[in-house]
This record gives sequence, C-alpha cells and structure tokens, in this order.
Amino acid sequence: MVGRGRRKLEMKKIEDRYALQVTFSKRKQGIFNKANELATLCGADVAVVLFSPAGNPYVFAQPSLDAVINSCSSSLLHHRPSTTASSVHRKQRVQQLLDECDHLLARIEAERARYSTYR
Amino acid sequence: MVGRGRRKLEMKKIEDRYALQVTFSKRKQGIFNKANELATLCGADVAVVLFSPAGNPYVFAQPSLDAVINSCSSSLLHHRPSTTASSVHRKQRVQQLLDECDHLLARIEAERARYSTYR
DNA sequence: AACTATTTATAAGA
DNA sequence: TTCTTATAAATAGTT
Repeated sequence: MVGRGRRKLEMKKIEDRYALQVTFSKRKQGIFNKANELATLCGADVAVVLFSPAGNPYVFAQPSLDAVINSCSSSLLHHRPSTTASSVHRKQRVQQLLDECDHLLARIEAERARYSTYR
Repeated sequence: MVGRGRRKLEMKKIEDRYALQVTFSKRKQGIFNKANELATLCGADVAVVLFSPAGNPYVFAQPSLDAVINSCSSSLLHHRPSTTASSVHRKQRVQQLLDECDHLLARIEAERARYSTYR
C-alpha cells in the first residue's frame, strides 16, 4: 500500500524529524505531479492543499482555485431539477461540498480579523 | 513523466470518452491514496478536490476540510509579527491562500442563491 | 472488474 | 542536500 523503494516503510507517522521532512518534500512533489497529470489527461479541475507539520501551506490548483469552484457551479447550472437516483446523489454531494466551504469561510473570516491585528 | 503500464500514454487530453472515464477513476483512486499516505506518514493536513469532466465533485480531506484551514490559522497564531525574510514569505503565502478562499466564497454564495431556485 | 507488463515513485544510501 | 539505485506502487492496455 505504501511507496517503499529500498526498504519497507510502515504506514504510521514517521518519528525522525529529518526523515519526515525529506518524505514530506518528496511526496508533496509526487502528489502535485499526479494532480497535474490528472488535469492534463482528463481535462479535470483539480485542487490540492497541503500543510506541512510545521504549518506551512502548499497549494496546487489547475487551472485555479476559482476554476475548481466554477466547475462545481457548472454541474448545477447545466442540469435541470430531476429526481433520478444519480441526479439526487450528485446534488447531495455538491450540496455537501458547498456546506463544507461555507463552514470554512466562517473560520477564514474569523481568522482574518485576528490576522489584521498583526500587520 | 506519466504513469504508463503496458504502453506509453502521451501527456495530452485523452480523446476516447470511455478511456478517459477509466483513467479518471483509476487516477482519482491513486491520488486519494497518496493524500491519505502523506497525512498518515507526516501528520500533515491534506485536502484534495477533483471535478470530473462531467462536473461531478470528489473530495478527500484528512482529518477534515475544517482542519486544513485550522492548520492555516495555527501558522498565524503561533508566530508573533516578524520581519525575517522567511517569516514575511510565510505570511505572504498564507495571506494569498486566505485571499483565494475569500474569492472562492463569493462564488459559492452567488451559486447557492441560484441553486436554491432549483430545489 | 481483474490481470500483467511496464513505467513511475520513492526509501535508503552515497 | 542533490544524486543514485534497488524496490515497491501505480497504472495503460488487455481480457
């Protein structure tokens, strides 16, 4: 299940700080490459957000974070209301995503206010 | 650069609709696995959002989309103001991310209003 | 959905 | 830290 290389690597948190940093850097590169390939091969909108254990943010988005949300919007705009099972399921997933983003916004706004006191 | 298997695969959009669907499914699984491994091995917060060419959303977040934003907040709260180059760089990246999320929210809110007319 | 021939990703090591 | 390399994992085409 885990990428190994010359030795096995247990699927649990790496304890050694140096090894962890190296692994994070390599795998961050790997997952961004995969995201880029998926976007290219499939014409899919893709966003990946990572935070290192140190709390530093890394973002990959193709073509942009905005566009990812646009795709979500399009999936709603291009379909009329429907009660087929797949249609209902799709709408539930979209609504769940919108709800999560909404909650996320509240946190960002609260944080922005605190952040502004630091500037 | 691209995962191949038994033949080469050019790094351009797949034309055949069936092949594209299969590749999207396989690579979605692959990138979610990678995201889960990165979260486990490194204790990193990770979020991946994909939209299929059909516009269907797929989300992986560990431990949650909220937690990813919490990590962002922590990176601000745990540091006092500073003008070291690395500190300034970190804050710029965090602020950029917050700005993107803010823009994203505006789109979501606009879309939510339209969506409600369909229910 | 399952199978493999290959390629890619990557853990250690240098 | 950048490069190498042995080995595991991912996956394109096939069935």
